[in-house]
Amino acid sequence: MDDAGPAHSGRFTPLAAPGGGGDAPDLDILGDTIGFYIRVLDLAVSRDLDRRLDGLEVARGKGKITSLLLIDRHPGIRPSELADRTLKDRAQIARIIEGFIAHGLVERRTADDDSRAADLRVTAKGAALATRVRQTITAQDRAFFAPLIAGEDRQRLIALLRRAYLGLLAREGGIGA
Amino acid sequence: MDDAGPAHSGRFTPLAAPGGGGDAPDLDILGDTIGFYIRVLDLAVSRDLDRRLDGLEVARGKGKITSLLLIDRHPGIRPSELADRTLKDRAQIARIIEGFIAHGLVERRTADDDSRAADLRVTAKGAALATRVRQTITAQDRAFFAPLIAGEDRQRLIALLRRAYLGLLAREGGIGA
DNA sequence: TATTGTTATACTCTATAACTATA
DNA sequence: TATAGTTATAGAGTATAACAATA
Repeated sequence: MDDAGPAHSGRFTPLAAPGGGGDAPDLDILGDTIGFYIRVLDLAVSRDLDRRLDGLEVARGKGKITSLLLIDRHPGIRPSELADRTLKDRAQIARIIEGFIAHGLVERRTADDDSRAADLRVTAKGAALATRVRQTITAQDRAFFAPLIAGEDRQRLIALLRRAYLGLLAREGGIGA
Repeated sequence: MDDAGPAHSGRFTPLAAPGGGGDAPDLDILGDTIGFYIRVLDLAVSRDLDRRLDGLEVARGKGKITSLLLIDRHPGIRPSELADRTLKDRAQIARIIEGFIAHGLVERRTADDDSRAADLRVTAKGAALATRVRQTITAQDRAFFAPLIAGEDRQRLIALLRRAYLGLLAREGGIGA
């Protein structure tokens, strides 16, 4: 409160250096919650991903990507299963699939064992796109987070996030048990 | 592949128990990326938060919450500074502020030292709401994540996320450093 | 000429309800 | 009656461009 000249506007106490001693002053607002960081990081990483996927036919919006990759990885997957995995509702999934089909990325048939259910699989075009998307995302994720967290810490972060995600699926989707 | 009867649809390999040995089979899709978990967790935690904030005047959508809390915590903050902190653009911030003012939560004056700039502060009503929102969010975050990650692991996760967030602010906003 | 803030537009995501067809 | 999928609507977030006022 006495030195450390203002770096940006002079109105905020400057943030402490990440490696430094004290906490960042502004984080007392919601800094003891996981959700706060999740929300801000999601905004930043998804925005950056949108840019790097630009022109790839599933570009705008992060919502469709996981669905395409899941269909690619699990031929015959059903819409309701997609909804479970992605934590979206069936209505959303239906429109996403409609978009995939309109772009010639996915095919839909009636399931053999249940006339109500649909059977989804990627086309050759969809498979090619899925491969490119997967490569792009993997590269983007590394490039985006590398300057922020690296080495062992990166692995620890992934492990912790994965545990939370798995707990979430078990709780919300009833998958796996 | 031989036992572990299908719990949901029978089409997926069941997920491994979070504490168990192997990785969850489906996570090889994007499981080595931080962004994948961030995106899914954000969807789930924000959806849950929306429900718990229902009726609180900033209910729908997570976008306004941090802005209100920042104005509450930093009287006199300017829109451009809000944009930096929340990683949103100025146009968005302008509409959010407009909404706050329309609801009598925030007041806006012209800044003393710069006629272009605005000077934001919460009203008594806005301050009261900010307090309630902060309490609600803190409680929600604990309730939501407690079953998923607890104790030391929770603290480690927060520390890692915070480090990434601070790095992000330094990189994108030009704040601090 | 650059910056602060605003307005306007278009697209995407999300929630919700209602509907069909099958089981 | 319950489930799988679809359709439709409304509200909210985001990106982008264009603009006025001031520095």
